[in-house]
Amino acid sequence: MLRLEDRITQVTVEGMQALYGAGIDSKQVPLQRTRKDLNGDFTLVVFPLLRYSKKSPEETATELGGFLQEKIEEISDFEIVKGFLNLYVSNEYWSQFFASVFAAPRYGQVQLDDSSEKYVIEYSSPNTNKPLHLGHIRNNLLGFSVSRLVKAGGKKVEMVNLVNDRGIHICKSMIAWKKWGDDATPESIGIKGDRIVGDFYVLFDKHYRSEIKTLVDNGMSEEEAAKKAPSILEAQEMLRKWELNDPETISLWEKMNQWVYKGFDETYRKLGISFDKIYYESQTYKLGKELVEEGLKNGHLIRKDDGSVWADLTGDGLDEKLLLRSDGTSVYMTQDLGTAHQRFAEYKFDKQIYVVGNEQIYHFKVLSLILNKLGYAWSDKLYHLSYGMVELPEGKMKSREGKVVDADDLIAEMVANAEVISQELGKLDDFPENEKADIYYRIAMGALKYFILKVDPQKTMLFNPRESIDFTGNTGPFIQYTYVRIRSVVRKAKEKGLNVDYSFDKNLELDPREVNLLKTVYTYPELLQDAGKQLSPAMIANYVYELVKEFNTFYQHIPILKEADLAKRGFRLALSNFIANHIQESMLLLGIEMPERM
RNA sequence: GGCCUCAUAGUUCAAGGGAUAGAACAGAAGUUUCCUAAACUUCAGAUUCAGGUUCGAGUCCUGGUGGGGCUACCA
Repeated sequence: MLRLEDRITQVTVEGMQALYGAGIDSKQVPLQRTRKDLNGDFTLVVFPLLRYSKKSPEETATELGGFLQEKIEEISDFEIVKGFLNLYVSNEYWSQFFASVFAAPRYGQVQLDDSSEKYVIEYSSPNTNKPLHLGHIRNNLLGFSVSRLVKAGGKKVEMVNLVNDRGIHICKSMIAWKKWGDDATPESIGIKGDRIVGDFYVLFDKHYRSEIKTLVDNGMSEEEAAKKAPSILEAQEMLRKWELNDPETISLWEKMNQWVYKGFDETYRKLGISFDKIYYESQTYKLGKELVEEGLKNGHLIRKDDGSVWADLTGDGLDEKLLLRSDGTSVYMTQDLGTAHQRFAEYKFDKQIYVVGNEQIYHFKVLSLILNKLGYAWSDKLYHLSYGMVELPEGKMKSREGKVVDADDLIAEMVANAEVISQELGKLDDFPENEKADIYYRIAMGALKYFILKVDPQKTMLFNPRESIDFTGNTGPFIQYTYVRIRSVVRKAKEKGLNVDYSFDKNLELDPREVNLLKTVYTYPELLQDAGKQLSPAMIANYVYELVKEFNTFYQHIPILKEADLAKRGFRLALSNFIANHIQESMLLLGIEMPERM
C-alpha cells in the first residue's frame, strides 16, 4: 500500500501541472505532519509554490486543497491557516491503517535477505589495564544499539570488538603487581580481575609521580624526569621483553589479561551487550607493516634518513603522519591500516563503522586518507561514528588518578536505587525475591541506558552521579511503567474472560486521542529508517517517549475495559496491546528490556 | 598558532529551513471510592552576540565571545 503521504505528494505534483501548468518535482513538495497543537493531519506549505501559481498563498492553498480533496478520497476536508494548507484525513483511513499493522510482528523493521548489505560495526575496544567506566558505557550502549538499528534497517551486521591488550600501559600494571602485589589474585583477595589490574595501574602512576617529583627536586627538568624515572624505564624494558617473547613476561601478561577478560565479561553481561567476534591487538598489531612496505615500493609513502616511514598528507591540508618508527616498529595507525585491510578481506563489507570517541576524529580521517593513497577503493566504506565525552560536574574523568565513575559501581548503585524506590511504592511486596531482583535490574538498566542513549551521540554529555538519573519523567522507567500498565490491562481482560475481539469496522468512531496515537505510529517506519541511516538511537528514544506520553493521556482519560460499546472496547484493547508490543520492540533496539510488572 | 566541534528555561535534554521553540527535573497549584498516582491536569520560565542569505532562520553562511577536542617515533 502506497503511503498516504506519498499519494498526497504525487497528487500535488499533478495539481501543480493541472492548475498552473507547472512541472515540479516531488522533492519540491513541502509536505509535513501538522503541528500537534493545530487541527489537521498533514500540512502542505504553499509558500515555495507561489512562484509557480503566481497567486496569493490563500488562493493557491484553496485551489490545491480542492484538487487534493477531489482526487484523494481519504482527505475529508482542508483548512487554510496563515497560508498553510492543513489537510484532514478521514478517521476511516486511520482505522484502516491500524487494521493493516496491528498484527504485524516487528512493525517498521526491514527483513533481511541475500541481497542485504553487510555492515561491520566495531565498538567497545577497551584497554586491558583498567576496569570499564562511564565513558565505556556510552560506547558500549551506543555500539550495541546502533548495531540493532542498522539491522532493523535491513542490513546484515557483524559486531566486533578489538581489544587493546598490549602496550606500555599494560606493562605498567604488570610492573606494579610484580613489585607491590604480594602475589595477590582476584580469588585470593576477592576483587574483580579488571579492578585489581586497574588498581595496580593507579599504584604505578602514584610511584611514578613521586619519582618524578624527587628527580625534579634534585634539579632535573620535568620533561627529563618523566623520561628518566626508574619506574618508566622498567616499564619500557618490560615492553621490549614482551616483544621479544620473553616467557616470564608473556606468562604474567597472559595471567593478568585473563583476570581482566573475566571481569569484562561480567560487566558486558550486566550491560546486556555482546559481540560476534573479538580481535586482540597483540595478534593484529604487526599487520600493517606489509601494507606500508608495499606503499613505499609504489612510491605512495616516503622513508626519511633515519629509516622512519611517513605518509605525506600536506597535499590534503594535513601534516605528515608517521607509519613506522626509525627502529622499524609499528604505531597505532599502522595497526589500524592492517586491521582494516584484514577486515575487508574477511567480510567484504559494504560499510565498516568504528564506534570511537570524538577525540579520535583526526585519527580516522587520516586512516581513510592513507588507505585511499595506498589505492584501496574501499577506503570510503569506513565510517567513524564519533561520540562526545561524558563529563562529571568536576570535569573530565581521569583513570590514572582514579577519578572515574566505575561501570560496575554505577550499575550496582542504580539497582540499589531501583530497589529503594520500588519498596517505597510497595507494589512488589508479595513477589518472590528472585523475581524482584530481576525487576530491579531491568528498571535500573532501563534508567541508565535510556539516560545515555536519549542524548544525541555527537554531544558531550554531563553526568552528575547524585542527580542525573531519575526514575520519573522522561526516563526509561517511565516508559517501562506505561508498558507494565498496558500488560496489566490485557491480563485483566483475560482474567475476566471478556470478549475482546477486534476487527476492522469502517464506521468505528475514534477519539482524537486515539487518532493521535495512530498518527504517531504511522510515522515510525520512516523514522526507524532515518535513525538507522543516521546511526542515532536518540531518535528512537525520543519517538518512544512521545508515543508513551500520548498513550498515558489516552489511558488516563478514556476507559478501556469499562467501555460498554463492545466494538470500541475491542479496538481500544487491540490498540493498547499493539502499543505495548511496539514499545517493547522499539526499546529492544536500545537494548532496554521491559519488566512485566513493577 | 592551525584544524574540528558544541552553545536553547535555574538544571538535563528535544525541535527533518516552516506556524505560538517542545519535554523532564527543580518551583507553584490540583486529580485516587474507578483498567498500577513510577501516572495525569494546570501555572511560571530559554534560542551566546553582531551581521548576512531566504517569503520564512534555533536550524544555512561570515565574524566575535565562551566551553570541549585534536594537532606524539602513546594507544
